[in-house]
Amino acid sequence: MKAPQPNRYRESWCGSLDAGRTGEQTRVAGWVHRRRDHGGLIFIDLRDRTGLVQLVFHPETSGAAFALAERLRSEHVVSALGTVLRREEGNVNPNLATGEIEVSVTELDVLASSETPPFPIDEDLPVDETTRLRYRWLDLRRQGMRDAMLARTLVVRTMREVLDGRDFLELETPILTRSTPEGARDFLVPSRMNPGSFYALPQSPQLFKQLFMMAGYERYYQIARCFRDEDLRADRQPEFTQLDLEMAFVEEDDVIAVMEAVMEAVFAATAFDLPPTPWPRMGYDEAVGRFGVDRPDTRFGLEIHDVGGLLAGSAFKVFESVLGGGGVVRALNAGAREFSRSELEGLNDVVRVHGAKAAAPIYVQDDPAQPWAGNLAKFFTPAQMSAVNAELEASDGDLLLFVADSAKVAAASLGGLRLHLAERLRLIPEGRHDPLWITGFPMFERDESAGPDARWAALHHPFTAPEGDLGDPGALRSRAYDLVLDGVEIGGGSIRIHTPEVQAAVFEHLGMGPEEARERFGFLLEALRYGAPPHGGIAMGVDRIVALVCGLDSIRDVIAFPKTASGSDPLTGAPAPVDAPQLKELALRSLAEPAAPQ
RNA sequence: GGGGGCGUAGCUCAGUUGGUUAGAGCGCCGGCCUGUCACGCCGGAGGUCGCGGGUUCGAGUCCCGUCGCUCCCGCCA
Repeated sequence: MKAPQPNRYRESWCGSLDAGRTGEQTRVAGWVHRRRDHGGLIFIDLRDRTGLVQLVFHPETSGAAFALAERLRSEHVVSALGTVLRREEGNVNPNLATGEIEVSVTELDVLASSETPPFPIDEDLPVDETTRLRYRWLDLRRQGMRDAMLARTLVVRTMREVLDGRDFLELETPILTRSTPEGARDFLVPSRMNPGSFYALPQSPQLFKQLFMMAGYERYYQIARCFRDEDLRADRQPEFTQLDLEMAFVEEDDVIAVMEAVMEAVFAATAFDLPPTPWPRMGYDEAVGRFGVDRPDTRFGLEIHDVGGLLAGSAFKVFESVLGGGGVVRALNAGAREFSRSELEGLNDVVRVHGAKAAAPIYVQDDPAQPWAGNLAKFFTPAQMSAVNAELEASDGDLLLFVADSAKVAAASLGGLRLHLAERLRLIPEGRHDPLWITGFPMFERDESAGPDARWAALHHPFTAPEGDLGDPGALRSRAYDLVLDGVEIGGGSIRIHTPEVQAAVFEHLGMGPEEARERFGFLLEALRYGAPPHGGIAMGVDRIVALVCGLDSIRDVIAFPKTASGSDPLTGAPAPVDAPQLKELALRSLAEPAAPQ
């Protein structure tokens, strides 16, 4: 950090002092991190944003400051004037960046005292998350949160630098906007001046950034706050931040190239080691087939294989009825693992979460006449078993796990099982990171269980450009792309529809008649009639990216003031009931009893 | 909406088969201490065992309900 502008409180950052400053008189300011009182000699570790420095108080040289130092406690705020002294041999602390020196204090100003903090600030041990959020300003003082906030700044700053260098305009879009159901539930804001009407908080700036393209601004980006009123997860908050960008006159490769440049710089800036660009791409079908999910973690094997064809016609009724009913039989090779009966039973629980009934285990043995051990072996011919062993590259002692179900359930189940096993067996190589673009998504999907006439739903969003025969929605692909890093979806985007005809056709497939389309998206359809350039863009999840580069599992740890899993904020008490007059002014009436205070 | 885990001192946790006065480390308070850096030594305070109900001679422990936190499924383009 640059040296601070000297003033009455501070001339130097704590963390900036080193042996080169020996003999200098300087002033530092910050919080009492730790105190070591030896009676006739007091040490204070003083902390500011840049780090720690040891202050030492001698009765002879410190005088009045020594007396003040005796009263210092954790988190008191002080400004100290003193001399930078090189520590004697043997007193050097190699664990401290400033451990070669200390500041011998001659003058001390106690600027503020502090109550005893409810949890330790001077160590980064786990503390109950509600308590941390209740006292978030103290939690943010701790090293882990400070590191995360610095990483966050670095990530966003780097994004801006790269995009500014490529002539992007940084433009804002409204927070109070119109509900445009794109999938997620909207947060609504009642309009006082229009009783009964509501604004919606944006789920993304999607339509506005497309309008920027139609306005001819060519290249737009924004560090955008987005809102979705859905249930929370470790990687999902009701409000989150994304790098949102859009470009005119581009195709997939153009957007991907820009984002690779941005992300390569972001990861370099945060010392997160990734393979060089261009990053690999994989089709959606392949990802779901081999890994069970559309955001595969490719850092380890345990790939999924379809073995239904190899096992068809067996005497095993379970598999036969699934295959006969249009389902699949898929398997993965867990390798040579000794699992106990109860451990294997535990694997069933893993797949049941995703709707499968069980993960059938088979142990491979080195016997051509009987390639599988166990009680399932009797249902299959040696040829079938050998063929499956070959498909899964299985050898003596390997554990094979089978799931027979609908394609969707089998993929999700084995995908989940794969991640479970990788974590449990520690299969993910330390320090390896795999970026991967996923392309070739289906344009639409529908709930097959709801019958053949079920309505189509957009897999991405309804403004994504389709590829293929518009008359055959089931076979249509979208020109969308997601960026996956280590099994985490960190961003996604697409080439957009830029003609009113195609947009109308897509709305129709979604069951939206011309009337409804005009009501909800009339301004977009109209804008498309006034010369819309081909365009596309992408949005990257800033919170997830920061969590990844910090090695954290929860985005709450990289958001300064996040919500709990129930969407509340223990710090402010939000959300909270409002007064009747406030409701009345908004022409609202509450049907719910306000939650009783705890 | 559903499933799992957790809730005991300010913090992190232990608490046996239901049994007498609920413990530890850290922190906090007081005293001592001139080279510590997780300072040390001596002493002390600190508890609605989340909340409510039930079973029992007796509940931190068992049962029911409820609240909160957390992870996951659904949901989230």
